[in-house]
Amino acid sequence: MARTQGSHSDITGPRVREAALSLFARHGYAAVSMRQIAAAVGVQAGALYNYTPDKQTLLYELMKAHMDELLAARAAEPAQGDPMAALEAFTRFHIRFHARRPEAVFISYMELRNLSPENFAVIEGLRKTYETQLQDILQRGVREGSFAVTDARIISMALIAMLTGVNTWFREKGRLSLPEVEEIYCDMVRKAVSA
Amino acid sequence: MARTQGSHSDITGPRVREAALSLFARHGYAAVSMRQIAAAVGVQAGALYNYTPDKQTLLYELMKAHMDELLAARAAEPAQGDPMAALEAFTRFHIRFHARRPEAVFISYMELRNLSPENFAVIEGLRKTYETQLQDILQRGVREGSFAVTDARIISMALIAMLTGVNTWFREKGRLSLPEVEEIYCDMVRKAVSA
DNA sequence: CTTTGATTTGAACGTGTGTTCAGATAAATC
DNA sequence: GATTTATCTGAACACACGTTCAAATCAAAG
Repeated sequence: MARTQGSHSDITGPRVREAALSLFARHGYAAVSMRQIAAAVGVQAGALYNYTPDKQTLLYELMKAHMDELLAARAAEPAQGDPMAALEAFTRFHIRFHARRPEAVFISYMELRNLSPENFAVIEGLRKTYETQLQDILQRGVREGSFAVTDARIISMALIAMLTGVNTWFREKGRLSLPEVEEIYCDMVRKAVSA
Repeated sequence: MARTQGSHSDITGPRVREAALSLFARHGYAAVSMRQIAAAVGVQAGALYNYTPDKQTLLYELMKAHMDELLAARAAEPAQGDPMAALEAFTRFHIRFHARRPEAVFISYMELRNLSPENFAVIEGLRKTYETQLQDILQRGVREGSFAVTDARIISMALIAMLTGVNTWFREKGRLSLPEVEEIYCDMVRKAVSA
């Protein structure tokens, strides 16, 4: 039994996923071939099949890992009593988490249509779980009288679209730092839900 | 000189564009073959080349037509003196225009990366032209003291992301009518730029 | 140093790709 | 009804696709 620890697999496996993530993000799932991914890793196309049963599963597992990370990171955040504090915490968390992994974020909502129906259902379920958390904050704020929100479901979709939109223009070494961006968006979110 | 008017071309041409629009929107540019488009039109693949020099140009012209329509429709809207009235008019226009052509909207920002560099530059320029109109409204509002906006550029991106996000969930025969949706978003936009 | 088995190669499989083009088809003009 | 010509077919081109697999490679275990 040779090579049970520190084998090439421990190196190549992650590199395959990194290459796929980067190439899928840049050119799109359908436009990237297994041979291109293999070339980026420095390996022949056949070798990829030691790390994924097929191209579809490779895409799915990238998206699944991203959503799991998102939900785990969110669950690790300290809970806030005050709805407004919770809303601000959600806003900052969302911007920060998404700004740090633009490729995974991009893939996770651009490539939804390239998932098989079963895989799509799983990812969509995780996405819904996340979005519901914002919706719950809004509903609690309405119940407690601190938010003036007519339709929590719509407003939560609007806010998430606005927040995720940061990724279309934010660059690590751009004019604004991440904390500055968070501040601007927190202001807007707070005003949008206030009376 | 036969068939100069009312020829098959007048029928087939639009049908090719419609089929391409629909298929690109549903499956993505890279995942749709010329043979699939031809089949949707009820024609052989070779016949498509009477209507487009190649697949890339077909995509480009769909996006170009959409952006031209957008700018023309926007230009046809009555100008508003008051910045807040202008902002509300922009909001309603954006939601209404985009909700009516979900496929073209979807393509026009999902398939940007599949444009050749030259074609991309053109579409990106048109997009910028449109976005600048919102930015100008915000800046005017700041100058005149009616908006409390620290960074008009960022806020305009945030608002456009929020408004375009309507297309991810809005359905013609859903719970909310378009005017109701406009109202909800107008409220939020107004509050977001107010002190 | 030999054995062992995980890892990779390189070629092959069948299928599909965008595009071209000679020839068939058919509708409007004369 | 003959002519003209825009339109379409159907086959072909060269190439790329995802995937498979026997054979080669190579690092660790004995």
